[in-house]
Amino acid sequence: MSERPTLASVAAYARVSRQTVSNALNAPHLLHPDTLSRVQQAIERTHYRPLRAARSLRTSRSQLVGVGLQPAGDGVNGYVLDRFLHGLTEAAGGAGYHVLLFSAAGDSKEIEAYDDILATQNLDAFVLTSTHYGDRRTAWLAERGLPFVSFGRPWGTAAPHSWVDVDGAAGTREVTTNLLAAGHRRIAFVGWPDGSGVGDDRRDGWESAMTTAGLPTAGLRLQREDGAAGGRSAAEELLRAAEPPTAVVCASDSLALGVFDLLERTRRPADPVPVVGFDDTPVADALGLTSLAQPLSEAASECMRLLLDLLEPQPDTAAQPAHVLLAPHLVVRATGAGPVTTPADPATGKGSTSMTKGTAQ
Amino acid sequence: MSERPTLASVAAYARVSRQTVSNALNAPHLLHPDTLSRVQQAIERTHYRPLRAARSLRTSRSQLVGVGLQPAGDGVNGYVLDRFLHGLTEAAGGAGYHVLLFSAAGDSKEIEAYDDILATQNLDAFVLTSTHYGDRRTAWLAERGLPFVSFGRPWGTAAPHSWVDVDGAAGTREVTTNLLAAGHRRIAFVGWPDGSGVGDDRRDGWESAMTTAGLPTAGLRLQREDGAAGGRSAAEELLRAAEPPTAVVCASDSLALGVFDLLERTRRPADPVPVVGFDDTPVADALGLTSLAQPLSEAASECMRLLLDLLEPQPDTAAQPAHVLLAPHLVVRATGAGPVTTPADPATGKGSTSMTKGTAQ
DNA sequence: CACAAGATTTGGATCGATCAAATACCCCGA
DNA sequence: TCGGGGTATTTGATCGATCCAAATCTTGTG
Repeated sequence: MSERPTLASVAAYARVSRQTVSNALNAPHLLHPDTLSRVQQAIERTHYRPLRAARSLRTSRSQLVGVGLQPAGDGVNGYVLDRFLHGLTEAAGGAGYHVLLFSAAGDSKEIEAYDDILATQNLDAFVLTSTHYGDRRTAWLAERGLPFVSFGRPWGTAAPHSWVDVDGAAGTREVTTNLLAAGHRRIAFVGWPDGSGVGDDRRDGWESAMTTAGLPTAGLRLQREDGAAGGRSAAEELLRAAEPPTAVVCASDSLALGVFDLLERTRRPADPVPVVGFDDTPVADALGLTSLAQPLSEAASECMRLLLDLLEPQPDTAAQPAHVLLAPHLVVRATGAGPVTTPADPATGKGSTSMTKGTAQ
Repeated sequence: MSERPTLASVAAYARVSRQTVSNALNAPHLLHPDTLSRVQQAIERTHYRPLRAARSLRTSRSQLVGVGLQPAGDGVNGYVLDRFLHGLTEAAGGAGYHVLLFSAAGDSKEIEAYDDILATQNLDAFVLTSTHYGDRRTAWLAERGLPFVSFGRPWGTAAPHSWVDVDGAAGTREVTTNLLAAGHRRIAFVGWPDGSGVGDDRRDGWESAMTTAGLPTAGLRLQREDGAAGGRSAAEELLRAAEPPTAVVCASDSLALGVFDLLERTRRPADPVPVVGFDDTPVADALGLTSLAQPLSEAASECMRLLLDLLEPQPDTAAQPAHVLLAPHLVVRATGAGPVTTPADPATGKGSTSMTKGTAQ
């Protein structure tokens, strides 16, 4: 029935020129108040919305943010990224942007994908995930002056770009400190093999809490590939020790699950060993594992905020690359760590600032 | 340094008109072979790629497919949809399309989002997920003649649109049949409350296998809200029966986890009760639960295929709405169902056509 | 009352592609 | 030689917005 309204049709309706309508939307301060309200009314009545494609053609901006997806994301890490993606979609929507997906397996493929997509689309910016040592994407984007923000620190390189990340070390330090306060002394850490950035970071938090408390870490730190199998194998090794640990902090929920599972099958149920995971995945929820949750929607909105700083610099805001480091929060469940379960001494660990109970998010 | 090549610049380079270059890309059969190859060479040399925004402005097609995301997707169901999304992104990329995300909580919000996005973007089509009884989205889209495909059947309404779905009943029927062949007689089903389409479908498969085998289902069918807690409570109830079941089929991995967990804590480990979940989530993998996996990347490519039938109808293909129903496949793990674990009689259940071992996908 | 400075508004060109119609070219039969 | 019927290629208009420069209207001032 009714044709899509255009700038011209609205202009005719309001008895002004196209440019005036355009200004009503993009530079209202240029219009006389009376004209402005008349045009706004016309826009309202006709339900006019500018067509992105046309605007994009002229301005070479698209209000689109590109995000590369790993095609076969591994289950657990995939969970975190997918939740982040949901948050990002929402945050972008709030700012008038949309998320454009493309798939890319591995750095070089992702760079090819950037190249490909930039050749045909006017993407305004990119959001990177899963940064790692030797990441080539950031340099590539930076060289070309393309705006981007990464969810994940630039491990290794001191790249001067904006990023948002979650402070894994702070999380493990906090939970370890809680356990210490609850009387635990032999607290193990089951993490990934060295060199993974994220994993090293999470391990550091545990280590610093232990050494700060003047406790030894020798023999308490195990490294396994991610997965329940790794966790079980680590737990076996821990049990073989002369004095097994009384609590275990893990770099992931999968490891935590494995550790928990094996301990539970082996130990007498009388003296539960708190096991703490990371990422608060559905696995943790289902099994009632305590876990450190990343504030993913917050991370996503921070990413979007930093992007907007780059894309639409405000006069008062410095358009410098900025960094945001968010603290994870502890989700305490049945197999609790911290104030809930105590090994012997019921000294209540003082509640941490960012602690929630029950199902996260 | 170098400006982006345009149709005009390539045309100048190849000493032909713009239109000829355009034809080389969109209607090569119109060109003289010599001209064609000359133009193609020019395109190659200049790395020319047509700008989507410009093309879109003229043709009002964008090569974009819209997908609405539930902002706070619940963990497990979220897993399935996210994997589907990854697959869709990849499938779309293969066909020269991209996925555009927008967030929408609930049907009416999603419809608003359609309206909003269509007012400003030239989306070519939508892909819907999580269809359910009383879904208002399909009718809305159909009324407006917008091309779309849903991942999920139109429950309740016999809407004449294209869809792709996974045959849950076939999956539970198959696994139940396997268990029967392995000698089980009392096979329970733990599902969701009636009325959820997907859940009813999964239950039907179990039920039909049981009644086909002439076995009673009374007292063997339990309904619980999704989640491990529901599973545990169901398992408790099952154990209270005079003759507890020897195997349990569940509507989801969360339920299966709960059932498995409680059974394992309660029963003597000598006579394991096979527990089967659905969706093959990381939970199942981590715990070694047998589960029915949805072929999500296949579902995604089928969606894309149906979309392409709608968007770029081939002369030989009828552009009728089409339906695709894919069979899930059984991923057998330690707590196996079917041929692996037998209750007493080692009658080997004949291998199902679509059975894989170990970690899926 | 004329005139410059500033505030508003306008018309035309433009972004980069495709559409539609016009033109150039070619072979063949009347 | 002229015209018909293809085939091959080019020209000009157009999609719907913004950019730019110029036109018009206000207002204050000498």
